[in-house]
Amino acid sequence: MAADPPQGIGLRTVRRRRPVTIKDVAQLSGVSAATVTRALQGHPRVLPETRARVQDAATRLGYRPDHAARALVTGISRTIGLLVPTIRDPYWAEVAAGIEPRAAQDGFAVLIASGYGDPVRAGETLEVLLGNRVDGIIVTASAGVAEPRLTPPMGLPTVVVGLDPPVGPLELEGARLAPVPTLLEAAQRHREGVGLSHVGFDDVAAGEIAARHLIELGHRRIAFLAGPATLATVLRIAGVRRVLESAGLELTAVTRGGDTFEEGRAAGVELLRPGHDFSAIIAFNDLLAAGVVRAARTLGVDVPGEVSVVGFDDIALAGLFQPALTTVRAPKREMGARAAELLFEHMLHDLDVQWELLGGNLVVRESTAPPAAGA
Amino acid sequence: MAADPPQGIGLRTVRRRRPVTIKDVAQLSGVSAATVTRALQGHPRVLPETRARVQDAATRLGYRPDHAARALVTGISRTIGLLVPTIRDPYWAEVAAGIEPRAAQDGFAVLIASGYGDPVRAGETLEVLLGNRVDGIIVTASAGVAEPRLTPPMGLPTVVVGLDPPVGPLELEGARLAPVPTLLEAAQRHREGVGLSHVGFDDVAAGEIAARHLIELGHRRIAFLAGPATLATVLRIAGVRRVLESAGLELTAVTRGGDTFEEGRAAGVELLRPGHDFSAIIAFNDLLAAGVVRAARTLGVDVPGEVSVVGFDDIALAGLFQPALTTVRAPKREMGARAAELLFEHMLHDLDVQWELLGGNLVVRESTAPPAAGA
DNA sequence: TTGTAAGCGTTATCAC
DNA sequence: GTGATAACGCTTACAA
Repeated sequence: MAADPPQGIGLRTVRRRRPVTIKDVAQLSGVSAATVTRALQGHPRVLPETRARVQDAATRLGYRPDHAARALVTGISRTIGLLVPTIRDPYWAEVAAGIEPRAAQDGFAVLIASGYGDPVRAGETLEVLLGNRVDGIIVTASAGVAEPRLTPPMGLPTVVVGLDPPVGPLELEGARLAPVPTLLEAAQRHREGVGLSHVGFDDVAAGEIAARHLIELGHRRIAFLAGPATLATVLRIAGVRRVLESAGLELTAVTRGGDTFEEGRAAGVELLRPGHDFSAIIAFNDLLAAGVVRAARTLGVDVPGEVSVVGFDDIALAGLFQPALTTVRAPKREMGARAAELLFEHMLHDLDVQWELLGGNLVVRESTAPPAAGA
Repeated sequence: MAADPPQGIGLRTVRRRRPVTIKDVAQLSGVSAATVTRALQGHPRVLPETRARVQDAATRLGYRPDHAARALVTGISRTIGLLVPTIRDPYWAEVAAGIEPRAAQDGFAVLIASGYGDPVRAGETLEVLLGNRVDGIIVTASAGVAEPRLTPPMGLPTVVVGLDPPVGPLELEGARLAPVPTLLEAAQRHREGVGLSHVGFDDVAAGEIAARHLIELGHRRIAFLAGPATLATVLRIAGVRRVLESAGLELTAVTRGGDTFEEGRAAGVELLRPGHDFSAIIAFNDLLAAGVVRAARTLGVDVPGEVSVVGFDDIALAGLFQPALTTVRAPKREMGARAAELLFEHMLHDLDVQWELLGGNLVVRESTAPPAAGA
């Protein structure tokens, strides 16, 4: 917490530097250091001629303002921290890809720290971010990994992207049967508990989109393959059920899945054994959906002929899989960009806590079709 | 180059901070600031009792050393910069995932900057890195994007990962026919031109591995689907040819591909039209290989029954594709970790420029098999 | 073993 | 419009 942890490389061992400073520029251009700053920063009250002379000198010397010195006096590091569970997950990589350009646009650098899927390590890397005096933090919270450690940065502008807190097994089991409004209330409670601004994917709307697509195709018996025991699963189920119920239908089944291809495949084998009574499956995400499709193929069940399958996210795989996956696309880049924007707003004005949910859009490919005649 | 570019958010608009400083800790523990530093840094000559008191005070106050201030006086930022073409590419994400933990291990943070696939933008983000006074830089150089801008950071320890400079069309065309030693010499020339330490994938060895696998299966007529016009393509071809030639064989064909699934598919359609005279294809990477397989399927050509296909890299898709792709895995994480290690060595001692090539390993899956009887 | 003081490179506050 | 000068928070000779 307080001191630096023991570290492999001692401070004094690293090579020092001796770069061009503002004084060198001042000397060469024959003005004071103060004037150099003003000239370079575009301060209004400098003679155009002086400014030109200073800029020229700066360029000639290859002067580059020292970030650390500036940060020290201004109290602003012009750096934002990004805490991700792991950058290897293409989903978060995509979100990060949305953040970085938006930050760069305002001259902010992005310091990335990885939580390694472990709350303790996440806490440590958060410390690194804070030690670097980042001006703000964006936390990507997959499966609630980083969430419990979110309290310390308080006081520092913080935005959460894709908050997805774990839910109890009861809530997950009950998701199929509990009244939809109850589910939504539970979600609201979860969000309020965090007390931080948040940019997320509108899971409820996404569930609705998936369900509506299937109903429009003529499906009436639909199963849901749940993801991990987190809020997102509950909400997508709620969205699906909302549409189903308004069509006088109900979810035929909800099965525990997971979030990997393998788990999807295993669940698919379970789900698709002879005698199942649905014509379509909505899977929590694309990887799971792909697993189900693979299981179907192995079992000789035709997709979409006998069973339609819908996923969520629209990962790169979705379009390359065979059959290509119909899915509800999550606006990952946009979520990242919006989070950065929101963070800047927080840094500038004392903005109230805000929740923004970005909608998904249906991408129809080959894994869905009208149900078979007799179904 | 010199001054800051005009930026969206003015410095003084951002909220200031007033965190706990070393003075607060000094006051609370009744010692001087100097002693606080020493106590917290593990300096040998502090009374254990004093140290304890200081540490206690620091913890109680939630003191966190200011990175900027420390960087200013020590000249060391304890931050390394990572320049990637784009973090969205799972390949580089994986490499980054290897760098970050290795850096964290020595208490270094990683500042990520994206080149956006554009040399100019890459140059700008490099400036950001340098302005942040990073202690070292790792440049991931895909298809030579960042390479031309590599000169400026000179003087700062720099390591390149996955350098892959463009080659002239002549070199690419000639790769099939030119003597292998000539190809290897050309590669050597390219590398020497850079003058920076480098961690890479051993393309030659990888090509050999792929070719050997096919030959062991009994294939004798093999085609190569080239990637972009870069050194990696030439070297993989060289590796393949080396093995082929020592078996008294030669490459049946080399076709221009690209590096996307779509390009692979298009090339596959070209390549696989009736009358082709090979029983196996080595594609420059997995995405290309997947495209070829898809083309084969569309054309009714059985993989691996009629044609075997090998890729490189072992991206996530490779295992999920159907048939699952046989490939030569690139040790992406390891490359990242090794690059970080090498960078630290450069930062500590005045290490000579070094090239390290990490070997790949064969991952046999379903896209390769012995050639059909009559082939 | 600890304290004092100087200084890292920059910006901000005054004067002029 | 420009120049001294004093911070910013920390480390480090040098003294004590």
